[in-house]
Amino acid sequence: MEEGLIRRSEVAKLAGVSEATVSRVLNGVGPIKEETRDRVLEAARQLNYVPSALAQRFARSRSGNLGVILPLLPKVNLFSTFYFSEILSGIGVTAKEHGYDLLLLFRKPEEPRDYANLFKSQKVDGCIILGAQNVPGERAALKELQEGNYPFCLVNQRFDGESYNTIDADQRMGSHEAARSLIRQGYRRILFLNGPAVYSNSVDRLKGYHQALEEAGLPITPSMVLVGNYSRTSGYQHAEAIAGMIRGGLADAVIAANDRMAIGLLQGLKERGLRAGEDVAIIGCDDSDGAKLTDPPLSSIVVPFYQIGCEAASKLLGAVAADPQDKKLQPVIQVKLPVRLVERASSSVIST
Amino acid sequence: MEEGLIRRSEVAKLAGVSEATVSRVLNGVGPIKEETRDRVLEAARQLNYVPSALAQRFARSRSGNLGVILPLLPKVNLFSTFYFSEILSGIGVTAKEHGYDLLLLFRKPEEPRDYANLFKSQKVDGCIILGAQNVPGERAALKELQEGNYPFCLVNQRFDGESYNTIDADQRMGSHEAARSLIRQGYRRILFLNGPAVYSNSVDRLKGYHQALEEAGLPITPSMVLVGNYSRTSGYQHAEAIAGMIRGGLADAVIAANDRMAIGLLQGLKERGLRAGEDVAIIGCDDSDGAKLTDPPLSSIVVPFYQIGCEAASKLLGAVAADPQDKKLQPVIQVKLPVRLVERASSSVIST
DNA sequence: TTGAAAGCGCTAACAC
DNA sequence: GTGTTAGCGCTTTCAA
Repeated sequence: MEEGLIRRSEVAKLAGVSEATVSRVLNGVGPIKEETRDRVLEAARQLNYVPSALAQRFARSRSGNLGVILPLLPKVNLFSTFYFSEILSGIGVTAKEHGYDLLLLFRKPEEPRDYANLFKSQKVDGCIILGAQNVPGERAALKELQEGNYPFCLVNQRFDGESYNTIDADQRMGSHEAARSLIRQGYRRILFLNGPAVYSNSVDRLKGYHQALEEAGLPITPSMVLVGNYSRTSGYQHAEAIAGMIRGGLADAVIAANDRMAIGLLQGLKERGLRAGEDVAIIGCDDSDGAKLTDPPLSSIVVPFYQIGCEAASKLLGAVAADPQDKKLQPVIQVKLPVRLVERASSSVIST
Repeated sequence: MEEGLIRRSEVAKLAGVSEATVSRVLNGVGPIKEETRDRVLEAARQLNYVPSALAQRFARSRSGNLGVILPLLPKVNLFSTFYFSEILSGIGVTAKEHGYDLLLLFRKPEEPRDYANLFKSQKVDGCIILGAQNVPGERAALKELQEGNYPFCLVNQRFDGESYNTIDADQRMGSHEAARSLIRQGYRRILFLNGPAVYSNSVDRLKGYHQALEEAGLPITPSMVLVGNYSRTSGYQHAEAIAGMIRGGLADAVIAANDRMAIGLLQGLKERGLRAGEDVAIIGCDDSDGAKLTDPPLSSIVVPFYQIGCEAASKLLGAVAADPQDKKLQPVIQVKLPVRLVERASSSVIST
């Protein structure tokens, strides 16, 4: 009961078989006589034997780990904490179902993106990349992964012209829907408060907005698109200019590319005497916890983060399990999960 | 430049030395002639060699992983997502500084707590346990860790009578402070909306509350302490009874054991025409993101989650690094980090 | 159906 | 200072 570490040899001895047989029984491979199997299992149970995953993985040359790379962010996250925990839970549950462990890899902003080293050092068998940006360093790192034929999957970020596995939300659909809803309600001067263009999500959201305005025959001027950095503060800072536009009759609604900016904006406008849902319509994106707490509650785009995590892990681990020689033949996976608008008082007279 | 996997033997060959020497150079152990070292490093660089962490760890019998065990929770988390990401970031940064990788281990509520197996299978060298509960299964699992002499650290949970490493916030201090502040402002009938007693935090918070009331000579009756489950819904559900007490002159303030319940309560009371900060004072705990968003903003106890994560990881990894024979002599670490009250409009006339 | 034995890639005595 | 060698605990041919 209380041994230091039980090795397989002891199990073999107790069961009166060879180590190889113990291995077969425990891994369920090859033909085994019923009685032998029982004897081995009983011996293992009796000795309270737990195989060394370290040795197994070494012998198999597989780490058994699914890596999740994510930027380490200071207080003002790119991610809402909501995003973070939802997506991670999805990945975690799915990895576990596939028998993989989750290796969390924080990357400091100033650190190089040496993703390929994770594979070379055999720390992971596949990896999911969160928060990737369209910048040279990132593109080079991803290219290296692809050339090394290392399985990876991007989440919420695509790269035009590259065929990387990607699980994304249909952001374009989201802001299209948001804009259409506003237009349907009679709003005509709809601003768009976007995030940095290094995130393809920002680009996609803008497209949906453009499309909806065009379809409605509404004019779009450069001054209608503002850019923040996805933080609450940046939404707050835009309040002054936007308040001016509202008062000047140049704006009657704002779609923000995430909830954090929307919430900051909403607060900033409130301080200037402008109330969301009355003086101006506001719609955010993410449907984070905070959206339900603001006054008035914030309309938002519901993004299935948990499901995105599940999809990313499951698709990736499917590819990892494939035979090495098949790897190059793996189809590229590019998923866009649907989103939906949830309307609350910030963008309509119907309170929620 | 583009090899499959480069092994150390190739580096040795190219540098014209033995594998052992390569090892010494790369690990910086033993005396090495300057010139040899340069040759080895150059060869490694040229071949783009990255050692196999898998093999290293196997050879050293050390996984190089710090495990973080956390309950996998459905929508209504025990943890706020805020808690989750703050603490995890703290752990992650610290682990990285110590050269450890982070293994995230989600535990489904119905699964057994076989923490010791993580060590037996050599998946981790130490582990941090989040969301531990004072229930028999947990106590048994922890006892087994202790008896096996496996390094672990609890976060935000202590067990009376056991000397486990624990990093906690001083919850008692927090609710003591909250109650004192209310009393100072003239509140006299202060309710306490607590969470389940399986969390020592709940017990500690209650103590601080009791202490403050006693010090002020205020009576405490059983009806003044209510119990929820830390979810927003449970706070909301208590609103009806609490509204009755407020109207009946039996209550004029409520301290909730976390922000989620406080926010639910605040909403429930609002629907019944009772406004926090005017008809009743409310103070939460955690100072989560949501606290700043409610109307009125919620007073709360600031808990240094990030720092808790850092402390837990750093203390634990210190113990892990210790010589095996010293392990039993390691002092037990029990840290209680201070918290502080931040007062907002929900508990005072001074708006924030 | 089972056993023997050759690794997996690296570390760490020990010898020179 | 550097090379030789025996493992680390398990998987997996190959024979029997």
